[in-house]
Amino acid sequence: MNQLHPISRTHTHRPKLGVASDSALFGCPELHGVAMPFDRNVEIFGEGEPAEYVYKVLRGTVRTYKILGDGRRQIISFHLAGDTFGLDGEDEHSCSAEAIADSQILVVRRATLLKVAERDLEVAKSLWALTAAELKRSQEHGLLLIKSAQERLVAFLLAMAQRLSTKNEVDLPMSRQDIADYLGLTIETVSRTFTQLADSAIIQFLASRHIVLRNRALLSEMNA
Amino acid sequence: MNQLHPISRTHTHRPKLGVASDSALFGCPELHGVAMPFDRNVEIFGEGEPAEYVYKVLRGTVRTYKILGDGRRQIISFHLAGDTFGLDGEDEHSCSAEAIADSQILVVRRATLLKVAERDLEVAKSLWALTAAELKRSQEHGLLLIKSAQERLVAFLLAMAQRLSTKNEVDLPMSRQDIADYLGLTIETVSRTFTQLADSAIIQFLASRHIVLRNRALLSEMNA
DNA sequence: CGTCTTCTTGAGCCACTTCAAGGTAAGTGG
DNA sequence: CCACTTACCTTGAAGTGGCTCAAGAAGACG
Repeated sequence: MNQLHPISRTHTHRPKLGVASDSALFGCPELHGVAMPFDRNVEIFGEGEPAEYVYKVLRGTVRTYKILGDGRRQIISFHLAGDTFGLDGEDEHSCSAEAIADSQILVVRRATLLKVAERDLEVAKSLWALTAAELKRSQEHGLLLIKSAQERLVAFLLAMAQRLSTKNEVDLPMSRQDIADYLGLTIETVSRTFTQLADSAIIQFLASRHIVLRNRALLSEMNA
Repeated sequence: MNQLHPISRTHTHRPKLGVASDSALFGCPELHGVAMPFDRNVEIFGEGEPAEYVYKVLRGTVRTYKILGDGRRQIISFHLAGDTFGLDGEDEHSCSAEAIADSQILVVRRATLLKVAERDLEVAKSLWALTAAELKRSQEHGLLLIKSAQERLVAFLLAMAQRLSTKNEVDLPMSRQDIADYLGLTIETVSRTFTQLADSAIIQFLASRHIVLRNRALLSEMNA
């Protein structure tokens, strides 16, 4: 945990529209973060805790979420390799974060970051840009939640395919329950809708989490 | 439109949690914005347009929204007197904005703001803080959309009451259709749910948009 | 091989939508 | 001031998409 970790860019698959560049942040040698391992289902931070660090996924996947009074869970977003997270909330986190799979996370002290940002304009811009990108993502997530189950799942599949694959093949890192909690559906509806798409030969299952997009044009059309 | 306009704070009713202070932005004499009138239902900016200005509501109300391919409209947020908007998207707007009622809007060139932010740390911080506040709001809006119709409407009522009234009385500036598009419901469901709440003596109608919160404790409880 | 987790499938139900009609309020011109 | 128009809101009846409850299948792992 005290070991310095060079920033690997080999695993970063950002969408073309993912404007926010964080190179000024984590690329700055002065901001030597520390790479930490987090096992599957281990909490990285909790809602309401002081926001002491900013994080970047080096390997693995992270979910950020909120829990409602009656126990329902809403997943805010999935963070893949290359993604930055932890910029929610000014001084305390507005959501919780957990590793979905065994992950390697780069950790940087927020206070250090802010100090550097006061001198370095590029760092300040990056911090703002990352927050703005997250806002855009959040608004698009909101749009998802007014669509039908099928539309939600199609949009989800296309987004995931764009983020973590160049081919028409996706290897989802998250469970059906995670997908359900992200899309505001039940696990049963997610499963059934997947089956429907497979029956229509629009997608094909190599394994329950390993999916081939057989008709991407049609999928995109369904995503209108 | 060329007339300088002093910033009125008398009409600003921000919630206690509305952290982002914009005094550094619009309070700065150097950033003399221009007050412009916008009539009801007039567009202020459209999705995809270059984000040339940043706006602040002096009087009236504004809705920001997105339109889906099939015509469905999702309202992203309502901006009341004192609220800032237009910070969506880096260089082009990710949503459209319209005045809900006849409004007075303070308009500041984004480029000017960015230039000042390069020298003035407080302005830079304010810009970031406003974006962060909008992110938080957007995430909470996402939470709304997984709840039941009654829960959504209750949450909406409480939020509006907190934002634009000190008493247990709210005068909603928006139509039922606006509320429906904000909450992801149909106008009929919104109307029926309002009627149910009134029948349960939890709220009372003085006029269709003028509502008394008769049992705020119960409302808060329903909002868990 | 057995156990635990994850995923799928079925049957019935319910909250919300859809479609349709009527009521209410505000504005406009005569 | 009143008839007419238009926008907004409410209510009813029927339909349905997704949820709930329940059971079993398919993987993952020791």
